[in-house]
Amino acid sequence: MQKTSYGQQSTRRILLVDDHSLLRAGMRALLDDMAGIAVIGESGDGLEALEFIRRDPPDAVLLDVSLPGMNGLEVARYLSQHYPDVRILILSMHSGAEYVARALNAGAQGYLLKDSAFDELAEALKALFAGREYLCAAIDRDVVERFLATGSDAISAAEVLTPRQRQILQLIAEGRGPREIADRLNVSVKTVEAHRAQLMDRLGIHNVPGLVRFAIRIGLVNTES
Amino acid sequence: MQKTSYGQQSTRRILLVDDHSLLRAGMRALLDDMAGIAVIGESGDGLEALEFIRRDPPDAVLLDVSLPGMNGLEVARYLSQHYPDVRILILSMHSGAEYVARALNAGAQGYLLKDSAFDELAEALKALFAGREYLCAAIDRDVVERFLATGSDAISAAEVLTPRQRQILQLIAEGRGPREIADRLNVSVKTVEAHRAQLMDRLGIHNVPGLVRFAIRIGLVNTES
DNA sequence: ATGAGGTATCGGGGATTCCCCGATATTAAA
DNA sequence: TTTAATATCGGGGAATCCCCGATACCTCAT
Repeated sequence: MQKTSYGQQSTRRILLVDDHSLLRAGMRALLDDMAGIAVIGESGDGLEALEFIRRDPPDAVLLDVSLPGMNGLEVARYLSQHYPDVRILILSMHSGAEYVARALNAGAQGYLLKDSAFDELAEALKALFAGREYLCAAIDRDVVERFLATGSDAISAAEVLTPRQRQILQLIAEGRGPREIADRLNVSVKTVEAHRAQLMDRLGIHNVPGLVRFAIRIGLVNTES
Repeated sequence: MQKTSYGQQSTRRILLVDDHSLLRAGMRALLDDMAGIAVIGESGDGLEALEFIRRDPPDAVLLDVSLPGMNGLEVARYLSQHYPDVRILILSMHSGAEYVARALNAGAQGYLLKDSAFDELAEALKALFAGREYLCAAIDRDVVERFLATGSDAISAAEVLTPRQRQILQLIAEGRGPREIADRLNVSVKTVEAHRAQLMDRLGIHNVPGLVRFAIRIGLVNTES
């Protein structure tokens, strides 16, 4: 750290990056009412945001994940590489551990959900400017830790699962019940249930429909099948 | 329900419905700065929104499409049926003609994209209160007209279901159990099970994962949700 | 080599859900 | 007015979900 003086400071300069102009306007209205915060610009596009930062580096960037051209995670990766002093607060709709882990891996210091409480936004900014990380309260840190530990990076959200667990997951998503799965794999129903419980823990998903949606997302099954 | 009298009026009372609390806060901040507009409430849930409206009908509802429990289009359908004086402004991320057509069919008078310009929000509200329709500038009216004329067919797979059945299906696909669904709809668990059984018969799908895949296919829920 | 940790295999047991049966009230259609 | 469809419930048994704990194996590091 060099001049990273995160002590008390006049005003923190923030850049808004989100592809929804209305949402940007809303966030700007919120932040403008916050003491010690100044929104110095906004962008609806990742590349444009990078240009802006090159011209005039802000203290923090409020970054949406889904952006046209260059998505938020790529932007974060670039920033943490070339502008390590710029704090990165990710704004996402997804609470899944794999998303959070990916964001942190990309260099974000904070992760907020779009349906976080307003107070959390202020909280997150305060934490970031104090040099701390901030994860939205609705997120299970332990599960995220496990994702980070295994170094899951790309699409490999499913990489954290063992082959056996993936197999069970697929069978569940295909609509097979525990009885049928047990017979097919020549194991006890109890074993199948144990696998299901373990992979649920690991993914942070605790109901069958959630598993099905996850399995579809990672391409383990499709909606026809 | 009183007269429509969309002439000159003191303040227009608006209800915000969106499942992202931060976005609601932002929109509220924006609308609060608008002359003649008062946000009288917000909700992150379709059913909750309906309750609110029953207690205290607003002049307009700013409605997100994707909502947990009961999605925005169903809410719009209900409102246009039972509260025709309540103006409906849809807020969506999708600019596709089929989405717009569906919204208009459901009874919306306005359709805004989340990346619309801020001015369009004011414009849309003004139009609605003047009794006119408003479509976001980025939308091709002609294409939408064509969809409306031909009576789009892609959705017809779900048309075989009753509104109640679609609602139950959505809740199931979101991962809510019978107990939770029953509580939310103020009916018996047995009723929920009956609906599930009936819609399963009708679709020829006899397991929950299959229902989830179907719900995703017809766009009732998505893999993130 | 010994112990720690992850994986795969089971069981008990209670709460919940699933899935069959039937019943009633209301409404829409024939 | 009969018929059909819809929405609402209940009984009851089978299957499941979900918590607990246990054992065996394998790897890896101390």
